[in-house]
Amino acid sequence: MAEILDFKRTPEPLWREALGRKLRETREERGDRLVDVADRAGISVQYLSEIERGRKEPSSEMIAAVAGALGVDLADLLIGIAGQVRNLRASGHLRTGSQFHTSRPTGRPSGPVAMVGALMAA
Amino acid sequence: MAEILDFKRTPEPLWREALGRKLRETREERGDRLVDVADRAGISVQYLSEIERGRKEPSSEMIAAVAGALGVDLADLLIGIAGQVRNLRASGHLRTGSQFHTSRPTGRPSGPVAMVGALMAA
DNA sequence: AGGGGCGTTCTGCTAGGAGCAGAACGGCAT
DNA sequence: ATGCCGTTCTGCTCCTAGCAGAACGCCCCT
Repeated sequence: MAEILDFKRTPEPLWREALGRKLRETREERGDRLVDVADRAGISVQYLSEIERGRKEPSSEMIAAVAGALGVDLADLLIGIAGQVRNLRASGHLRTGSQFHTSRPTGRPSGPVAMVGALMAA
Repeated sequence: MAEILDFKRTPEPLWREALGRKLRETREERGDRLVDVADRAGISVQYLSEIERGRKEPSSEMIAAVAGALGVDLADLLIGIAGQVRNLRASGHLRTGSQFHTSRPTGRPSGPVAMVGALMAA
């Protein structure tokens, strides 16, 4: 029965999740630590950690700051994130690492149950 | 003299601006009105308008809802946005339409003046 | 001229989350 | 044991996401 009410499902990976994954990947490729990037970007280390794990929704300015601190420009970053999206979707959307919290910040849950229109559009 | 203190400059287009531009472009290509997309996405029309103009910072769920309502998937959207970014940067970052408010929502202006680290990293 | 569709913008409002500091915890080395 | 690194918890403030309602400007009708 549960699946009838199972309209909480997020079939696609979320923006912030793919973003976080890509940021972490980029940082690790560079061999930087959280504190390195956080300092250069001028943000706190806990917050950067949360961004990388897809738990917080960073503002555009934050994204620019972190991208800058990583030495990548926004356009390239976005391409990389697009790759992440496909790849998260392909792998069932929660693999690679080990976490599984199905995402958290709903933002303001007042408005859109979303996707309902998407189905009609498809 | 002014240019010495001109460290408020955003050399790169911001994420939300490129996102908004691409969303509008996609909607117009489809011949949809704001209200059409807003209804399908389950969000208010004024808010969608603000998103498209790069004035508000939509959550990941919002982005997914709007993208869904436009019939595009996140990965493709991101590629398109990457294009917008390059294009905005190339054209001086404020052309095409006619608006010119140099962006607004600073988010929480407590932390990062940003970019300072980016320069060091470059 | 009047009206109607479309987008923008203003006011006002609530609730929730961005973003920080401080500290404590669990690996994984050494 | 000690130290580095990332994670996570608590707690806090201020901001803004996101809505409703309405008014305004435009352009196209006729």
